[in-house]
Parts: sequence; structure tokens; C-alpha cells
Amino acid sequence: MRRIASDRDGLLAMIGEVFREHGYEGASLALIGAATGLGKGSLYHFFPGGKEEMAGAVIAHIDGWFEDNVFAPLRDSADPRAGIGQMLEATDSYFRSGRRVCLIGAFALEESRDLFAGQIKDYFGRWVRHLADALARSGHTEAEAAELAEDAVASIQGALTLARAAADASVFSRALRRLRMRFGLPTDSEPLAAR
Amino acid sequence: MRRIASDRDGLLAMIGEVFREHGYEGASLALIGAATGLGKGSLYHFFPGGKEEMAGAVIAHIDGWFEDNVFAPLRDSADPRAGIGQMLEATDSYFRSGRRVCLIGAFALEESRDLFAGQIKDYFGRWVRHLADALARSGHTEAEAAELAEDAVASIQGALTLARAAADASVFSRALRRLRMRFGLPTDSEPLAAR
DNA sequence: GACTCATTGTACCGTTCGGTACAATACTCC
DNA sequence: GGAGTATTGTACCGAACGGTACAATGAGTC
Repeated sequence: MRRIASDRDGLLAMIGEVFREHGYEGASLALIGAATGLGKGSLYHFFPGGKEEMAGAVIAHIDGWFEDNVFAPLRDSADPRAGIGQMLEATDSYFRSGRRVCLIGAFALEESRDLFAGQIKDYFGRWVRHLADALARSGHTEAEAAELAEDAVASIQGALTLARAAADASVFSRALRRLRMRFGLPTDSEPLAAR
Repeated sequence: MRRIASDRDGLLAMIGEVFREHGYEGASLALIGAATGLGKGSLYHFFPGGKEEMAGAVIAHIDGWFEDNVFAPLRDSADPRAGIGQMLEATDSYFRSGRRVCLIGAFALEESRDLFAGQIKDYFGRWVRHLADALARSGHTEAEAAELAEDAVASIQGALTLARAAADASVFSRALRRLRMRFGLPTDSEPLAAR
């Protein structure tokens, strides 16, 4: 059988989509093998720890992407407001404007949460903290910033759930637009039921 | 073996907790049997359609509870603002102030969503719609009400995810408090990092 | 007591699960 | 070409999966 995934990044991305689509329990090795074009021999060669190691590596891979594309702008941007805008754009892009679901959020709800509790807590904790820092630097009090940040990350997660439930990605787009408005950033999309 | 669940409501509640805790895939008949004290013979007697029928019945059961305790106040309360307050109280009570997770939200993210897509879409759709109606009756424009309602339900769902991820139920309490403030309702709990 | 029907425990079915063993093949460097 | 390592396909394992069959038991009615 031909090897489809040519590098570890691509391989993790493929496996990640299987976990994202089927959850930890639902992602069988047969599905992972079909999605990657790899047999069990190869999979266990790259991930001797089996399914659990695969999922852990996928979470770390996603975490790394968010670190580079979502958290870094929040942390490093000279203009904190611009950093927040970049965060929202990266978020929109990652979740394909609501057509993709948050794997780490889904893992947080299943029983798999126990296996990856540390990684999951860390991911969301850093998101909220970096956003709160950026908000504080842009003029909000510490308390305001903490509340706003927690609310924003929760809104994003909830909007992903609702968008999936309604099979309507625009739910997610509207949520992001509301966040832009709340943070005083320019918006271009239309509000719901505008006339 | 002694029958623990004495009526269908209690039985559905027990099965529901297994699905809530383990997800659709993770909730094995062995777990359900252990939680209810019923063997396969009994389970398939009450639910000839097997696991899928059980999950469907659990969703319908939860949906009915929300209809009576969450949607009804929104729909029927003479004072729409009071109805919204009742909704938030019932929600807080149902999710045990963030220690419980939303089974229907979790199902929306897994592959089980395909099996129950109609029920899931209906549940969230009615929640948003009834809340939007109440907000419109309390003076908001239709467009404002729709945005506020969608944002509120998303915030609740997202806060449940974050609370579970952080293993910190207070995340959910703070989200509900912010919603009360946003809707101009009295709050009694403390804000985050208040001094 | 006899009939009825709901409820239950148990044995069993074929399938799939995650995981292991291992020999065969490909690749790399000398 | 040969040695050594990386990768792969395949056969197999025991356990657990969802589901079925069915006889035994329970409770209520006449």
C-alpha cells in the first residue's frame, strides 16, 4: 500500500481529522489506517504507545499550531488590539469558518478527558490567559480583561457546538463578528437578519 | 439482580448519566447495565432498538425537561425578563453549576451527531428561538434579540466545555453571572478577581 | 390453581476492538 | 554489493463490542 502521508506533520494532520470527526472512542485504528494509508505495522512503528500516543501527539500538534498562530500574536504584537484581530482571523481560518469542530473541546467533554486532562487544561488556560493579557494591555482592568477573555473563548467554543448542531456554519461567523464588535475591531460581515 | 431503576424516568436518567459521562461510543451496554442494575435481557426488553433507541429516548427525555423547565418560562412568563431569569436558574440547576456537561452538546460534536441530527438541531434551535422571542418582547429589536439569544446559548455551551476542561465549575457560574448582567437581571455571586 | 404477559438471567453469536509478533521489504551509508 | 536500520504487510491474539434467543421467573387476574 502506498504511503500517503509524507511527513510527520501531514501524518498528524490526517490522524487529527479522524479524531476530530469521530472522537477518541470512535476513531478506530481501522479508520486511522484508512485515512492515512498506513497499516498497523507502520502506525505502531511511529507511535509505539498506540492510540493514546497518537491522540496525545495530535493534541500537541494542534497546540503547537495555536501557539504559533493564535497565542503568539496575542503575546507579541506591539499593538494588543491588532494581536486580538490576528487571533480572531487565525481562529476563523483554523475552524474553517465553523465547518470544523474543536478536537480539544470535544475531547474535554468525552471520557478521554481523563487521559489528556493536563494538555486540555493547558490549551484553554493559555488561550484565556494570553487574551486576558492582551486585553489588559489595551486598557482594560485586570478583572475586566479576565472576564472578557473567558467569555470570548467560551463563545468561540459554544458557537462551534451550535454551528455543528445546526449544520450552519454562519452561527460561528456571527459569533466572531460579535467578538470583533465587542473588542472594537472593524467588521465587514453582515449581522443576523439585517435589513 | 435487584432492579434499581423503578420507573422509566429514573431509568432514562441513569442511562443518561452514562451517555453524558462516556459519550455515545464510550457508553457500552456493560456500563449501562452496571449503572442501572439491569441485564441485557431487561434493557432490550425496554429498548428493542438497542443502544440507538436508548440514546434517542435519553435525548427526548432531556428535551422534555428543558421544554418544561427552561423553554416554558421563556415562552409563557408574563414578564419576559422574569422568564429569562427562570431560564438561567433552571440551567444552572440542571448543569449543577457547571459540574455536569451537556449531553446533547457532546453528541453534537461526535459522530453520533448523524444519528440524532434532527433532535439535536431541534433542541438548540428551540432554545435560541424562545430566548430570542422573550428578548424581543422585553424591548429588543428582532435583530438584536436574535444575536443576543444565539450568543447566550453559545456562551452557556462554551462555558460548560471550559469548565470541564479546567475542572473548575466556577467558570460556568461566572458565565451565567455575565448573562444576568447582560440581561439586566440581579446578580448575587462575586465577579472574577473582585477585590 | 391456571392462564397471561411482563420481566429477567444467561448463554451464545459474529464482528470489531486495540495491540503484538515477526518476517519481508525498502532505504541508507560504507 | 553488503551491513544495518527503517518501514511495512500480514497473521494472529484475547477481550470487549452490540445484539439475539430463549427458558425461567415474577406478578397480576380470573
